[in-house]
Amino acid sequence: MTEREPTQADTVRLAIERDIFGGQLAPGDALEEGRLATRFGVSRTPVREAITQLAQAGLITKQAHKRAVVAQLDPATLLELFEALSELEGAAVFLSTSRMSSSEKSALIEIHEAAAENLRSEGDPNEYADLGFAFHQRLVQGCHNTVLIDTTEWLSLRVLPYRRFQVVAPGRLQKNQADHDVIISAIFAGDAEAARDEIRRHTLEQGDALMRFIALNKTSHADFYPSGLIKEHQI
Amino acid sequence: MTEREPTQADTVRLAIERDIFGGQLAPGDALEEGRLATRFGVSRTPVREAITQLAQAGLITKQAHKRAVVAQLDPATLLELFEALSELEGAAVFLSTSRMSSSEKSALIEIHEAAAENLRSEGDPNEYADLGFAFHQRLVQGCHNTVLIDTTEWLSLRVLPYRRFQVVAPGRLQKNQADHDVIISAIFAGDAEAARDEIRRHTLEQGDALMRFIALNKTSHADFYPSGLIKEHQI
DNA sequence: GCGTACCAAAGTGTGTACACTTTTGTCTAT
DNA sequence: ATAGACAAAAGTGTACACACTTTGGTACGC
Repeated sequence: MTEREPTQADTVRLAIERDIFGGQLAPGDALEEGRLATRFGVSRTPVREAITQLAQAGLITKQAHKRAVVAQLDPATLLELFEALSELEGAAVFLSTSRMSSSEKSALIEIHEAAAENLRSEGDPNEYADLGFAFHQRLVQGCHNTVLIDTTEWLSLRVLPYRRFQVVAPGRLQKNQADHDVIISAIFAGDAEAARDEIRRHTLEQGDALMRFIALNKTSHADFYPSGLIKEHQI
Repeated sequence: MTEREPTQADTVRLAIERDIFGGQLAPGDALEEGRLATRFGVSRTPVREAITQLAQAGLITKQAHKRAVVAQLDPATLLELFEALSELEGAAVFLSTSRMSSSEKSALIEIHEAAAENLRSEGDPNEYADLGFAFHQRLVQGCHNTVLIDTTEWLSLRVLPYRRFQVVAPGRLQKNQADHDVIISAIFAGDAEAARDEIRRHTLEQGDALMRFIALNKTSHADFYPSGLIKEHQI
């Protein structure tokens, strides 16, 4: 699905995505075509297309004749997602170890050090989260298999609204950074199997941490929601 | 994307899928909305929706203002697909080894033996291909991780129109069956790592065989196409 | 003869109208 | 008072119309 000139349907889709990731649209919220149409100043047709695409991407769920709803990931599915993601990232990193160019490696280190600096200076944890995301992304992209990259990023996207949670747990950031350190070492040592195992464990652990957190704050779903939570628990 | 009552868009989508898998629509063929609409006796709107969904699924490609085209997998992408697929199946089987119920295991063996019987009696190779597909599917489903299952099946779908190629290479069927045998043994022995490695190698090899075949018949793309080929080379 | 600009035909993107389904609120009977 | 049925409202699915973009071909200039 390549598009050079953004059509209105694309614009709407991107706007909805932003709303979902940004927290304006919480999981479980209903998307009514008519409202969205008037809100974006277009007709229902492009809105419909956008919704179809988002549904296919798994970001929203849709049943015939019923309102589209922002995808709601129950803990079980979330765990499955992280399990699958850890395997995919593991596979990608396994390949990346032997396939990354030196410039790709240095770009990775650059991100890693920026993250370290952010941690040292106690900078914005949201920025740290972004750097962490970029780290994983670069790592995966190093495998040079676009199918594997796209598939992995597709799953990442689905957990993205929840992933920032990791910043809330005290000490997790340091642990995260240490994990990344080990992964980088394995890659530079050329030990593909070790790199695979490390990131697999690392990503699984991220998922576990998130699950534990959710288990502790077991109230209404709205409380799980990223933006609200970050504001509430932010450092 | 769950739908209980099939809407017209769904009907059209399924019909197009069938045409793609069946060979009536070859990779590279253009899908013109108007024609499809009249052909299925509906308006362009549901056709459009179907195309959008198929594009998102990767079965067809679409650019703004241009005609939708049945996805054309060049050899490089095909290789990437098999590489990614082998890793995914490997991950799934790794988990399946410890997670499959005994009834799931016996169902797997049943398929495996039906395939063996088909081979012994020199039955329909298309039926053998179907059994092989079912074998992989059951194997993956044993991991009980719906995300991983869906993702793997999603990729399988994309190579499905090409996968039947394996039947054309002489001796491949026996090799395939032997591979499956080894995989089953590993699973019953509880050796998850071995099972993972075996199916990974097995799926990669399938891809390689396909690539070699394509390299040998390097003519127009139409010649690559399953239905035509099977008819031409079928046993 | 070759390249370029232009024009017509084909095809896609979007707006709008309407039928059909779901949902919600009310009214009746127990 | 509660449960069930019914009707109005809301919302989705589809048809159709039209504008805009792409495409392919033709005529013109060099």
